[in-house]
Amino acid sequence: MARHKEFDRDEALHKAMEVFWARGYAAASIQDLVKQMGINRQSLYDTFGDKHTLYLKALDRYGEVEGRRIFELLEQPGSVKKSLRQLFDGVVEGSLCEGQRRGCFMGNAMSELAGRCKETAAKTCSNMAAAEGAFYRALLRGKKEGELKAVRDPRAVARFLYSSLQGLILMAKATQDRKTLEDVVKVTLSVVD
Amino acid sequence: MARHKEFDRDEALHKAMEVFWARGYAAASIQDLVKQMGINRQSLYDTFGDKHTLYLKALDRYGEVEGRRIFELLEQPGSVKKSLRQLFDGVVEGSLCEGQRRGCFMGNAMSELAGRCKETAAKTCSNMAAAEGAFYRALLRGKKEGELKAVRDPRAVARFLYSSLQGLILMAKATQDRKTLEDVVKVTLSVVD
DNA sequence: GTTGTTCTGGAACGATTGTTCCAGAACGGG
DNA sequence: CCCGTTCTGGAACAATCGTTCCAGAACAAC
Repeated sequence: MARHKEFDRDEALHKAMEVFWARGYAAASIQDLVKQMGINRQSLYDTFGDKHTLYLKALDRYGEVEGRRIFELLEQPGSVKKSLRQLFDGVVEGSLCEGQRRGCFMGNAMSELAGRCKETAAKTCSNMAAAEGAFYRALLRGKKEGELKAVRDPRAVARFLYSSLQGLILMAKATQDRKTLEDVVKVTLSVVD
Repeated sequence: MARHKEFDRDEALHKAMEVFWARGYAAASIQDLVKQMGINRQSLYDTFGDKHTLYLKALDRYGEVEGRRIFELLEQPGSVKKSLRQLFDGVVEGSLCEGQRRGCFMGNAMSELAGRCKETAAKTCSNMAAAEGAFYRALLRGKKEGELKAVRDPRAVARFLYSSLQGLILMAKATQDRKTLEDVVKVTLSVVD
């Protein structure tokens, strides 16, 4: 006895994610969101709640998508070093060609809101833990397979890798100089050499 | 034949810096600025121009203050390792006690605006170069004095240190777990060991 | 004291903010 | 068909946004 939804909820949320990702929380207006999501203003409020709630849902969505990407990249069989190299090189490459450098939505959220908004802090923190976990498992596998014998404290190195990745992504927002970014990657990866 | 300024220009700019630092560009309103700076609305516009111009001036100001701090810390005679340890430990310590974690204004500016605003990109980039230079000179000194014989490419390591510092500061916004942050510092500094 | 400049507080500007209300069209199940 | 739900576009809301205008007070040089 009810009418069906005309729009795809997931697709709309994905669009919202891209808006918040590119513009941040404060600079993204409901107007922008309505236009980019391609749905009605009222539908937005009915389906996703207010702006802040929508933002948190978009952040969740990003965590799932990006988490899966990192997971798959690090879980692929073969050299762990090669996987890490792939991950970091991808950031350098991406930030050089991408027209509007959006960085990492999680990193952006930490920078803009995590200091003042507990929910954002919690979400970014748990995403950090998830990524750290992926790094950790990859390092353990590398140790077991004899590739990373030099790694003494895999938990610490995993945390370091996440922090370095965020630092690199941040730098890539300011500079487009390839050599600078490659230098950072080179030294970072030397830790697992 | 003119009336003197009633307020201290530098002091007002310093206050503006703190507002933008804590809240970011978009979330800081002129209202906030007027109140915190303790000057009149009109005086703000007459003295500093519009919001965007004021933001860039505040960013410059931060660059000077923070640049001098890092410069002095790294230029002090004695062990370079100890100076680096001091710098990174200071971040960990600071982010644990500081009530409202503001992070680094430069990092915040990169995250929020550098991808879309050329002036912000230029300013954050040149600040990055300055900090990188301070790291570079310290590393060179360490090599000359025999403390850092293992450092092969000081330019690359300097860039790495800046990126790592930003990554650490970013993580400190999301988590308050001391062990996590100390792990990052430990592995980071192992590069210059 | 007069004159000229610049300060100050407050009102006012139009635009945009996030959010809600409304009327009607579109659809599914009885 | 009809009833009930939910879609849609647009108007409307009060609040706040960045910015400008204005009238008068405060001061410096003459």
